[in-house]
Amino acid sequence: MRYRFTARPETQAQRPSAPALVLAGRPSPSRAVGCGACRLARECLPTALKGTGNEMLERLALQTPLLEKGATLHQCDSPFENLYVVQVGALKGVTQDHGGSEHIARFYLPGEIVGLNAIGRGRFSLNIVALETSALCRIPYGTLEQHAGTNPTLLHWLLRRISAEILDEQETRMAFASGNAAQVLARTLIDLGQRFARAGLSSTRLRLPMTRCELGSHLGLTPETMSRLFRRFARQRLVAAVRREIELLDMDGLRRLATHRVTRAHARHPGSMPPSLQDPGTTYAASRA
Amino acid sequence: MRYRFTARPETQAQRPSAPALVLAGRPSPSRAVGCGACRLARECLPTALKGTGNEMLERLALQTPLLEKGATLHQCDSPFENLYVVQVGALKGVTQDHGGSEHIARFYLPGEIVGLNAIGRGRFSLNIVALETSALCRIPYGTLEQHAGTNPTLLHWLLRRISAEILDEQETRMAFASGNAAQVLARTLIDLGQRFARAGLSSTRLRLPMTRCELGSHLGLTPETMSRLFRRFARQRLVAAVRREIELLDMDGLRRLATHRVTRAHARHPGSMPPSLQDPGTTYAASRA
DNA sequence: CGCATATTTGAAATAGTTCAAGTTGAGTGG
DNA sequence: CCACTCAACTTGAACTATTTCAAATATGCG
Repeated sequence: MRYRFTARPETQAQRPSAPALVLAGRPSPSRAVGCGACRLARECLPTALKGTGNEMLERLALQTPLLEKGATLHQCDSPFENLYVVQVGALKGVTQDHGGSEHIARFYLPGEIVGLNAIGRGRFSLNIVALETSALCRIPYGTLEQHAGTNPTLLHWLLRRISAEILDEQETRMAFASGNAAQVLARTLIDLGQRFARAGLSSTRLRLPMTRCELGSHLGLTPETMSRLFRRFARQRLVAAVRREIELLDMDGLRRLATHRVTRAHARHPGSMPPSLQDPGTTYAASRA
Repeated sequence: MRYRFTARPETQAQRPSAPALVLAGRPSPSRAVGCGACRLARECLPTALKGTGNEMLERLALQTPLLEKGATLHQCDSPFENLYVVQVGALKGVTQDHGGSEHIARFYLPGEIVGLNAIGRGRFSLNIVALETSALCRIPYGTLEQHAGTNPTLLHWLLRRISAEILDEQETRMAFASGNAAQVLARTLIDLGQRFARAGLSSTRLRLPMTRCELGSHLGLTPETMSRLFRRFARQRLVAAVRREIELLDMDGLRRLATHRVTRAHARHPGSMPPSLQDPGTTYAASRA
């Protein structure tokens, strides 16, 4: 039993995106999300649309059929007519660089909105594919814009929401553009935690909806590097991971790693990395039975 | 005289962002932008705000004093009250990762809008600094949002404009996240050309408003790497560059370089790079006098 | 002219990729 | 329940792009 905890995979089939991390001897602390997809869907909609200040948005939202894992919500260049709010599950936005190679532009987690980047062009610019069986609700965009014209609160919410998306993209980019692979991964894990937290789930115990490979594709790293980094993080007790169930054990450590500058490319002043952040490289064996 | 063309720096003092590339024997082809900053400012405003479909936006826009090179338009976290449209010049948006290191999140070129990413938080999230003396116009955001509530055309334009910004950020991120340094730089040069073109300037003859260092900071590359890449591109006749004046000589070559996948991290199928894209490494001496 | 900032260059170090096998785990059909 | 299969993940060794370090050289500006 590696990394001193056991996986109980049978608990996950029924709960697409519940934080069903099952570390040995550590039952999920507070939030026991003991519900199926149906109940979660009902609960998540208000969460996802919270902050509108009125119920206009909820009234505009329409239920859509469940999207099966692997199913495509929209192809790249298909006309944009609706925004979608993820209620349960997760999706990926994939570009197809001509040549067959694919690159994951972003993930859509519960509470997040698919399509905000399509308003400008009037077409989707990514293939949107479900990473797991997902429940979405649909908001006809034409109607939304119309209502925004007569409802200042809704307008204000919409503009803020779209703008926030710009900031998110920008921050994601910053997270990728500086530092080494370990820093990028640390930042990404923290970010994923925060995004789950926004949806009311735990920020430190996550069930990743994507494979390591997909995460790597998003980060611009190879699967091999992802694997090595996860192992290293586990050695350093920053993260415990069994397949897609991960727990962020040492948030301070992760944050230090995420922010401390290492290379000159990203810092004018050559800083020294505290020894605590260096890979011990020796504790691995000790950490096993 | 390296790279077989001469620089005439004296032509640039009066024209902050005009494409004043002066390669020997190659006068700027069409668009002779023979005007000072003043006239450019008058000409650029309509260009920058073109597409609103009505004159509401132009009426909302207020002139602001010239921003001197190096001057800060807004600090990070200062309250957001206005959008700014760049008319002449260029700015950079800088994050300050605690620790003194700085990272350039994005550049703002003529016609582009500063502050779209601040609507959501109500505060700027970057230090906005002029790269060169710049003329901006100011659009009070509260007023804009108010007018958007009563003017569907303006509303539509605003939403599309903000959404387009998301897409831009996303595409920029994609450009950085995959491929090697040469590809990232090639993509960036093409992108800069397109952005200048949007402002009515040449897409192949540019006067970069930023230093190599700053470009490197934006791309997550060291100045040394930038220097080597520019030299290599010049050897390969992809680009001619004298300091900040650059000409994209071989757009097809650049595009091929930008899109052809090289590494497996960013492509499932191991592709072979055509010989034409490989660095000859031998023609450098020949290309000099 | 002379400083300060940018840029260039080379050599050594290193992080991450590539290649080539494994290993593990979930799903399937007997 | 078992083997079989496929995909995801892991591991190691070689390779290479990029960073780092250390100077040297331009360039712009007062």
